[in-house]
Amino acid sequence: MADRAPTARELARESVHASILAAARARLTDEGPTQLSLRAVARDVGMVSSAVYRYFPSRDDLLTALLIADYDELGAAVEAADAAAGPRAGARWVAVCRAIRTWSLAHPGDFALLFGSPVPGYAAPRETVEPASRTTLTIVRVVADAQGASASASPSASAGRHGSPVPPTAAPGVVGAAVADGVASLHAFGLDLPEELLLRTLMAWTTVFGVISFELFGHYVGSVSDGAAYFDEVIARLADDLGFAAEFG
Amino acid sequence: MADRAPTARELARESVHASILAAARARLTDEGPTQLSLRAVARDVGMVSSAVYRYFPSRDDLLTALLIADYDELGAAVEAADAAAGPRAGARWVAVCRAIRTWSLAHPGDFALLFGSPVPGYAAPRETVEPASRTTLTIVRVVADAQGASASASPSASAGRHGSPVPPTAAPGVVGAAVADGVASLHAFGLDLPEELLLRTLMAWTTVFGVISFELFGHYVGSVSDGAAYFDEVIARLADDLGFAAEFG
DNA sequence: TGTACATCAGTGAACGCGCGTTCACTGATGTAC
DNA sequence: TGTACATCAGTGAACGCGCGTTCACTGATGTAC
Repeated sequence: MADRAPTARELARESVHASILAAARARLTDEGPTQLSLRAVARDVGMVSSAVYRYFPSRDDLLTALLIADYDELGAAVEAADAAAGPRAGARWVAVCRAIRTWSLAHPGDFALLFGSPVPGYAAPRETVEPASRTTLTIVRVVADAQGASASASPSASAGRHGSPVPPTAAPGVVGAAVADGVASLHAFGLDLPEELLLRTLMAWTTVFGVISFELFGHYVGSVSDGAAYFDEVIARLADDLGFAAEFG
Repeated sequence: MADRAPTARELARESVHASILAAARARLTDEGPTQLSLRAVARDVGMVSSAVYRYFPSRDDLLTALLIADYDELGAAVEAADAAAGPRAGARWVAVCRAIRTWSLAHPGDFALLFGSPVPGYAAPRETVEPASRTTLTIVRVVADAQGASASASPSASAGRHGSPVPPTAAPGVVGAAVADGVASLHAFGLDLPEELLLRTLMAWTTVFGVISFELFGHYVGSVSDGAAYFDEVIARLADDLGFAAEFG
């Protein structure tokens, strides 16, 4: 039970494992997931292709490891940006969104793996769900905190449209059904949002990644001149729709 | 110069060309673009693989043909939905958005080609730009018409936030720079939108496809219980943000 | 209307490629006595 | 501390696969006289 000092073999194993992952990530980042081949990774790391099987039982397992590593890296970047942004929700929102975009532009192939078309023949296993939620939860926390702040600061006025009990256009009573799973998920994390705000948060989350996706995949050619400026404009309005004001540092 | 009656050869050629495209589309729809192989298409259509080269000089040209066919089919579906929705902008908006979702869910592989990760090694040529714009232009037209209607019906009140001259949060004067290309593009089509509304239209367009993308690619698992209901909630709020009310038929 | 030649759709074999994965092997590292 | 055996990382060859593309060919369709 006493954890013995790691043997040389164990140390070597860990280091080679890390090298393979690193080489795979480097390829993934500028090639995209469908192009990623075990053999190429083995070549990069200076081994024969069959040796990789000592570390990953199949290509799919390599992909899973990359998926988890990427979700974790993105999640960590987003959490760090949040933490560094100070207490004000508007500033945190901007920091978080910008961190997502910055990471994504720097890692287009990884972005394609996480948010692009599914890789043919590959289905992500359950283990990827939890790291994937780090980013999403950070967004939710910012929104929840913003709501808490504005609710305690000025109970009725200035809380935005979400202060009003009735949603603007939607058929009444249906929102909850559409996002029932989301409500349950939030509760599981000890969080809570009014249904209308939860819906708006899902929308904002989707829009942030949608904008990055369109930017990366070339759909804004001819429409958007300055991706960074446009992104800031977008997240300013998303904050607005969420009932608080974005603050750019 | 007189267009002679088409020869049997020409008729046959056209029909085989169409068969190949149809077979390719069938494969694309449920396999996705990276899986699409010339040889498989040839097999489906009952020819030897080299024969396909009489019709498409390379796999890339096949992809381009599919891209154009798909953009056109989506565009046509959207335009038809718009035309069938009557004159009211709120109803047209709902019809258009739902048509996009319906087509996308029915054609996941095609959706991945049009809006998913880029196909490795393939770059879409210019000819795809124009068919791609059919859908986008339809959206813009609905928004423009909605604005025209509300502007003439009730000049100052009830026009939504976009009636006010100053955008809510954004740094002043920067919007135009971010979407300058979009303004120019609109003018080229004889359309015009206030900058703020153009930005909101780009956002809404992005969100519609972002939502479908997240739904198709599995990112809503655990958050959204009913994709169709959620989509309707989303487009209701997008209409709201665009200054008019969605009308569900 | 009939013949001679040109065009072109489709065939079948072949090219070279890179892939994921398996397997028997070797040599180094670790363990038990 | 030294020896005998077990473990396991990495090798190299091989498997079967499907791919995009080329090329010389055949036979049918079209055209010019």
